[in-house]
Amino acid sequence: MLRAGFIKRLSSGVYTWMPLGLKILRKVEKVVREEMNRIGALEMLMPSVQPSELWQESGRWEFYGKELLRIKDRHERDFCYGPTHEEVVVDAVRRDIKSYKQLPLSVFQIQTKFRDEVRPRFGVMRSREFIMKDAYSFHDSYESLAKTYDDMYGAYCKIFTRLGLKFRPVAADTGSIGGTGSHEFQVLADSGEDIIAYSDESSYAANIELAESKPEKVSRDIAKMSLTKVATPNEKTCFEVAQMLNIDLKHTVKSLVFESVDGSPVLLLIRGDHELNEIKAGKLKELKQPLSFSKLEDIQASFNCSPGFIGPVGFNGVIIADRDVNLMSDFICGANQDGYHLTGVNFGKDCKEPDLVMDLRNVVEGDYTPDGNSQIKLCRGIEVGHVFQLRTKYSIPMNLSYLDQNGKSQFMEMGCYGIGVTRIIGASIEQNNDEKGIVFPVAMAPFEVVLIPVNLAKSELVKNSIERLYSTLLADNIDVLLDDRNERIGSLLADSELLGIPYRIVVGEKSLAENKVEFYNRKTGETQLIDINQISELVKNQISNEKK
RNA sequence: CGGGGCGUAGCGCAGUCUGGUUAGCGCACUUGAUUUGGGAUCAAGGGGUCGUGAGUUCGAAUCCCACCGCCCCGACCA
Repeated sequence: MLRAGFIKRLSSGVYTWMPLGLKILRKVEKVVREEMNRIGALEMLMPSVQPSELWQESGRWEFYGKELLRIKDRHERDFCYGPTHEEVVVDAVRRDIKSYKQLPLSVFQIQTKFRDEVRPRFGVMRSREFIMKDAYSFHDSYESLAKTYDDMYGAYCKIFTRLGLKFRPVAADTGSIGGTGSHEFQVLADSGEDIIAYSDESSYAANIELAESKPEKVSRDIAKMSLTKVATPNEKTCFEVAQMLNIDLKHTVKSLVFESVDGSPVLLLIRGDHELNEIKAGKLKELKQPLSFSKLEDIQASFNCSPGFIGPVGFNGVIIADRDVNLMSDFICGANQDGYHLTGVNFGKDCKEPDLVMDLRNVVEGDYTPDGNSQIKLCRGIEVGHVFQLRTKYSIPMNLSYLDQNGKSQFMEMGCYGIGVTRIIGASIEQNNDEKGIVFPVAMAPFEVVLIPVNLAKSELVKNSIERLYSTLLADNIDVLLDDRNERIGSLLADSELLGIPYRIVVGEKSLAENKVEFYNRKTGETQLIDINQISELVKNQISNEKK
């Protein structure tokens, strides 16, 4: 994008949108706006600078953390640059909407947000300042919310389809926005930062943060082995221990120590070949939030050994086991003594039963979907949209209420729905490019057609023909660019390909001799000679075909 | 927050280790000429607080210290 001159970096994670980039941005906005209008959402515009009082009300002034850019005005009053607008929209709506007769209501805006990311990267994909379409809906019942949620879901599918993206809606965690139900719209791309668990055989799809699998077994096998201590002087990880003992990683258990609310250590047990899912662990009320691993000294103090040799045997604190670990028998774990591990360990016999058993791990490829009918595959994705059922998460603390038919005050049900407008552009380029540059779909391209003259300066014929053609195309409402820069033909052609303009018309004396021009399709790479009088019609048809 | 790297012309870099005349190179830019169906060639020219500040020195882009900015990796999975 930088190379094509769409954006310029001003500061870490902050970009200027140059004229061509802005044209793309506006096209994306147009599609989003049209689909929002179609489902009856009303456009509004909220301020980007927001007073801290509202955020105190919702409780997010403390909760949101460092991503919230906080600023002070000249009177030393606290403000923030809006990372999202639940607080503001609730405030606007609660002043106006008093009766069930005014519900449901959906509003949206397309506006700049700021999130002070720890580490912005991938240009516009994870920037600190970005443009987002955020919509909010208000209801007098869950049924009404569910209906709007479905409408939004449908509108999102339409938007991403119209923009030519290969995407997948997936079940998702609600993160810092909060609420009950939620789907993400993920654009499939290897460079994506999210991992999606999905199945080819069923409609199952979920973000790995949330994805659950069906446990492999239903009950624990009978213990056959007895507890044995083995020396593992240099083997700290499960992988190293398994390798040394020449056994499957599946028979090892790794022990992770976390701080609990009162500061005492809590032991989490995960099978050696699995990974802890921090989102799932983060929901454990036994653990201190945000999640923090115990410090080295604390581990030394409570286990009398260094990390790498920890295990549940002899530990009296809280033990939380992953479902799969709970069903293991004769497993291998640390001996709580430096340089030793234990084999043939069994719950109930060698150590106490876990205090709590739950799903704590990331799903892996080959796991079964929760219904057990199909196998899970993993792929990477870029989150471009997210819809939430907020329910009363904000209405209650911020006292957003209406009078129902009986004149009684009730809290509103809320939904919120976001699309990363700027991120969509990055994601699209990620998905549609080749060695020559970008291949934009018509709906997003900065121009639909580019006109390139051969030897404009020298040839009156070319000059007259191309200018006439340019006017014709404009008159036909085609978004056309006449590239009349005094560059060599090679640069003009190469640039048009780099920019990803879907169609190109080359006008030169050679073909004009037969009254024809060259028509080139960026996506297919096909070139054909077309009569100059028919070209406008052809372009119009091509464009409306692609837009469908 | 931890680790690493970078900061020299509009952009990309060399020079820094080993201090020493006038700080170079490529691209871009300006002027002129020749060129013009796939990123031209020749000639002439302009452009620098060497990130900032303080220090060592006869002398600092170069050595020392502090600060600022940016990029990359990591942030505890034992």
